[in-house]
Amino acid sequence: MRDAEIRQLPQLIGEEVRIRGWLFNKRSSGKLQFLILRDGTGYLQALVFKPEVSDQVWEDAERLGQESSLWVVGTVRQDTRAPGGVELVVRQLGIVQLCQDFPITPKEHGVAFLMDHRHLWLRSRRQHAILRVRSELCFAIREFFHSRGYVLIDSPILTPAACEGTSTLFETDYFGEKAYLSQSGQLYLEPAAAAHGKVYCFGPTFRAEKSKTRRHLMEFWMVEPEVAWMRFAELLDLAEEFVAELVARILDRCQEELKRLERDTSKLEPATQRPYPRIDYADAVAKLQAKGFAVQFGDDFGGDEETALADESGKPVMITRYPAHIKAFYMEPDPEDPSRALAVDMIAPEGYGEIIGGSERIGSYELLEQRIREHNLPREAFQWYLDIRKYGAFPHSGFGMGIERVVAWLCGLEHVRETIPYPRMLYRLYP
RNA sequence: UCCGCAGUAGCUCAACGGUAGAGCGUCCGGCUGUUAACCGGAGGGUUGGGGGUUCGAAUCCCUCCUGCGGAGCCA
Repeated sequence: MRDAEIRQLPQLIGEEVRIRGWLFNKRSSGKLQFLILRDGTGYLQALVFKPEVSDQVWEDAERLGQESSLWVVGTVRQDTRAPGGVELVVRQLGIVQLCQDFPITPKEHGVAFLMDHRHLWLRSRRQHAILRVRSELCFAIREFFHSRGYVLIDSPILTPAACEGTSTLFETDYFGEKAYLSQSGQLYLEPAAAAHGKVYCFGPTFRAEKSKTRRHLMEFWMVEPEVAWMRFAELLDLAEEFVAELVARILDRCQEELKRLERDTSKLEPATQRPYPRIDYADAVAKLQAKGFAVQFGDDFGGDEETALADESGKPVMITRYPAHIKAFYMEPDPEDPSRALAVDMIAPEGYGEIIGGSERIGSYELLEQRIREHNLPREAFQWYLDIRKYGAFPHSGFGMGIERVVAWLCGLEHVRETIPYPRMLYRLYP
């Protein structure tokens, strides 16, 4: 007799094994009890047949409430009537803890109730599948960069000043000084690019904006590559190659999860094929105006406008060369038109919005200094950042990708709150 | 911050001015192949808080609280 994980059982037909897990559901029919167990690797129908077990085992099985923790010993058997085609014929059963009144029953629940019980909600099939996709995506991201020679540079979470000077930051006390939770690792990555060439950071970021939409969290994860000597055109290629490979990877490795989430994967297939449409900001404005949107040249796009632009091809769309004044202070001006920035946003299809924002960075000390002044940023706080243009300035580019929006897109979710184990939302900090 | 919508049994909802109900969960009973099993029975409520209108309020009005959706901003 050996311990086994549920996912291994199709390879263990006829063997006697012990499975440890939790009671997911139970059905009974006279002298038969069907215990549905979960152990994190899968779901198993365990059959308890009264004539073949001791009275103790039978009674213990009867007492089990939903989510009781237990172990069972029995023989693995193939049976077409069992979900998954494999079941366990129970011989012995041990209760580890008898659970009563588990709040999340196999029926439907409201969002507020589920969010209050997020720590228990994680056990449900759907949440389990989503977080597996997230895990696979994060691994694929690290593999993508690592295999291409990028060095992982962890940027700080506690920072002395605003990175971009725009978003509202969470403020905290740092031994009598003010400190802020990082809203981006990018500025800290640029010096590291001068040290290592190709670098990336991957960690949590924080925005204190009182945003209340299905695309926003107060705490979210962002991966940000930064590459020395990379120009804008190459940055577009990198972003495209990155997303195409990630989508292909998830389609390949998360088939079971996407099926459980009832994701129509045919809608993701186009994104594995390069190139993606690239639309100049000016053309995007014209397209939107032709569709009846009230945008003017110089405006930033709202959610509806983004959706309209991305829905044409079924692929992510890259909008390029935004007006400089609606973009961050550190973005390199377009040499053909300095009023525009060498900036790109990648918009995911199906209304999932902006998943990537990136740019070539300003190389000139004087220009950067001027931009810091124009944005009313505290110059002293940015001296270290200016130093990068003083001691061996170099062209470089990078982008940031929001993990939760990508997971929401890949899984076909209504809201990003399900894509992170413990979402931090406006007015919700529990559990 | 602004604009909508909603708070009724543990959960999801119905009743919309006249005795507060159902399904699920729970408990008890039945069933040798169930698939969110099924069948029978039982228990379960100051209708989010406060105030008002009315003979009478879950229902209409005011207010506060909580949640949800959207906008702005962004990933």
